[in-house]
Amino acid sequence: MRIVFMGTPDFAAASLQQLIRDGFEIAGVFTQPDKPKGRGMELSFSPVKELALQAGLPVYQPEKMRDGTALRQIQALKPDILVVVAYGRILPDEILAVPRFGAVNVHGSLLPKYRGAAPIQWAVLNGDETTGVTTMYLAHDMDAGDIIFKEETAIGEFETSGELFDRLMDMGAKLLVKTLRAIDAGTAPRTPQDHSQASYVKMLDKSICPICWNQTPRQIVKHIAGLQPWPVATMELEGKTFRVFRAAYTETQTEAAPGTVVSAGNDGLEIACADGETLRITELQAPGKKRMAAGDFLRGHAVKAGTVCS
RNA sequence: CGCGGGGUAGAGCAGCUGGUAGCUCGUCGGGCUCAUAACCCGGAGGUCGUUGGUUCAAAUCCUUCCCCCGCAA
Repeated sequence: MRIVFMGTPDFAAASLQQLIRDGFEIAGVFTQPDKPKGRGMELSFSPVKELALQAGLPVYQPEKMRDGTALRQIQALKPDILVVVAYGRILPDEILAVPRFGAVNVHGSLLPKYRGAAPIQWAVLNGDETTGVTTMYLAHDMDAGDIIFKEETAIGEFETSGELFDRLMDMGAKLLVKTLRAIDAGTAPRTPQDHSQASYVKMLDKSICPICWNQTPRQIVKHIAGLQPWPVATMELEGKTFRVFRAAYTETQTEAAPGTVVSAGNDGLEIACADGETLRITELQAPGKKRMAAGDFLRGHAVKAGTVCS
């Protein structure tokens, strides 16, 4: 089975890595064009490109999907199937129609829930107990194709999006292999999604970073975990914006209004939340500094109890 | 050359209109206490990221390089 792989970030690279390791025949790899990144704006390759080059696979980086170039490149590779994982481009129907088995995709949620750009992060942000990965056939509408396999997993109480991302990335890669083998063997199931149950999630941006102290400790913990490693939860304290990385539950009750600093010491910054409960911030980052334990920060910057943050 | 912040005792910071370094925590020793993450006394611990320069004298001014961080992508 000749495969053409299309993907860009780490999540996709994990699947490609698995396919290479398991000896699948990969005719070509498509990934997003190189872009300047990071400090200094140096040109960098996508994780998928790095891996493909290392494995000696031909790499294609068409700028546009709809000018015919990509279509011709794919036709020339004569694939039996297209494997698309977080490629970052919407593929025209003509391209999906090229391989005899069509195109399959790995998605980081239990579809039809969380179609769209940031399913893993939203599962954490919403405080879901479980999530998972789904493999499906690519259809015209985004993430709406027929489902092949799903695999579920529990989300840890303090698990960050980044940590969950890593786990789902591996689960997805293994599920992809299972999916391709089943398709090859003609035994792959094909279950249409229940579109009435579909939900969509938008990409994260910095506007949702600020912590709302008028929430329960658990909601805030999930907010902090869900926004890691990017874009990271924030809080305003004494006019400065701090990034918040970790928090712990307390058993304290307080009369103080939400957002009030109840105590500040070596084990962190305890702040009032909704319903008289409190949350202890244990790891943060001040502007211009690197992330550190809240207790470490407080050694150099005294914060008085009663200070109110927003 | 995309913009900006920073590298000072184990940790976090102050000092930076030049005169060989200070604070909080930790650590070690002693004291107090029924007791303590408390309190008191005392000690150890720093080539002030690196290179060169200016100066009688630099952590403090200028310069080289390295590393870290935020924005932007």
